[in-house]
Amino acid sequence: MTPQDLFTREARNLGKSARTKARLMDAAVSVFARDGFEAASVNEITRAAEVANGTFYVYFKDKDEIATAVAYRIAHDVVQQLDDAMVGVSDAVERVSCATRRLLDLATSTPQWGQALFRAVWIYNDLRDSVVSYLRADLERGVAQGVFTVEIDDFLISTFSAMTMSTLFRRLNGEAGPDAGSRVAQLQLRMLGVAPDVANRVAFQALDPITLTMPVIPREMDRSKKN
Amino acid sequence: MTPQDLFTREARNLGKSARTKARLMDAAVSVFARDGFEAASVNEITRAAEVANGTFYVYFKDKDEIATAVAYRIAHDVVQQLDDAMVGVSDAVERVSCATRRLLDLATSTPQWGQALFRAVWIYNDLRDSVVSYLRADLERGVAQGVFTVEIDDFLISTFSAMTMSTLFRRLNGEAGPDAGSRVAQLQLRMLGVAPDVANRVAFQALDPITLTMPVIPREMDRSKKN
DNA sequence: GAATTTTATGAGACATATGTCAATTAATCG
DNA sequence: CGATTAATTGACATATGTCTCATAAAATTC
Repeated sequence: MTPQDLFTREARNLGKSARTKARLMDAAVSVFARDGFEAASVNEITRAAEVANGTFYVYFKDKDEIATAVAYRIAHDVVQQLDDAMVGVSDAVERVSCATRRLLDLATSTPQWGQALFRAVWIYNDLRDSVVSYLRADLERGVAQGVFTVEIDDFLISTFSAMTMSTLFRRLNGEAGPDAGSRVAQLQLRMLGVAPDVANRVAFQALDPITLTMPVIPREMDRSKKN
Repeated sequence: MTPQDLFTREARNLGKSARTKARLMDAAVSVFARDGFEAASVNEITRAAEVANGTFYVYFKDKDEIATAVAYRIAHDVVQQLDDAMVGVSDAVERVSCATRRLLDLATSTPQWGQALFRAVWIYNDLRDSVVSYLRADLERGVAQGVFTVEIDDFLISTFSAMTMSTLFRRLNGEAGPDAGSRVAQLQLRMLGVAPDVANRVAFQALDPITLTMPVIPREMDRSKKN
């Protein structure tokens, strides 16, 4: 079990059934990250989980079902983390910049999950909406504070998150360095109407070194007794 | 033969071999557009081309080879078109805005090819470089003219083109309307440091209604005689 | 129009994937 | 322990796909 096997860790004290399911989900994360959703096969997942092919179908109807389960879970955890990391920040410019930078840090610190997150967001539209759910509020706050001079609508939000996501992608591929988060945040702020010098200062200011990890909150994923 | 079957049209007067190859390439374009590179199968392509399965392997080693052939060709044509549509525009702000808007118009006007372009650029990195090759020059021109106030490097260019590409994607999926080109151009110009009112004016100003199409320039794709 | 070369065909060997199920093994409990 | 339930297994039927090759059809040449 590698350090990334977070579902498994979480299920350590649960029933056997829950542990097997967790193994499958961890395996799915790494296979999806490696091969992508499309190319991944159930066989690969069971092989990675060191489980027989048939076992998979005890827990999931098909590839899509496990993909959804994993994807939503990751999204949930990420949103949770970002939210937590941002309590007390009230300035909209800071919040927006912070969110982008933290997301990139988080996804980069556990690349396996970062990859999975990226692919998941790419495939499931509503999942993307959930990951950027906090964004609209912060953007509107900025408009209210008079620091953003754009109209906040779906188009803007999509474009904004595309910038973040493409940076995430390049970061995970080694095409962008550690300052990628600050750089894209800077460009985003400029786009929103923040004065260049302010954008520069805020995007590159040091962040509290909060440790973000994939938290893995135990939830109703057991079926250990009954069912 | 649908109006999109441009390879076939181009090969109309060439040898049988060239025509068959062209049929396969047109079929590949539409299958890739429909199913994506991954999900597409050689069988689907030969079916769409109304050709026996074995015929495929006379012309291409495998799926990847035809994908590459098609992708590079599309990119070449697109770059060509954009270049042509931009002679005489010397203002960097206009050039940058224009290029984005024209690219989106072009890709949207022949969605089949637009889809293929998008997927191709997504898969083949160097192809993306070729599509945005003109971009760096225009951006640097803008810096020289004093209208752009960002550092032009790979990161900026990648982010910039990610904005365009994500818009293209949403446009093809009906998530963005006809003004998407202008809107993203506006955001890009703001990001680059153009004053909001100027960005707004240039991005939304009427474009010469040049008709852009996939031109299909005959090239060394025959093997009709010898070889 | 017969001979020769080029092009196209589709059956089939092989590979890999999915999803089911009867049989086996492991865990639990009185 | 022995019985009962839970969990796992892997062979199997089915499907889809890749690529080869012997042969047929079409085009070209003389």
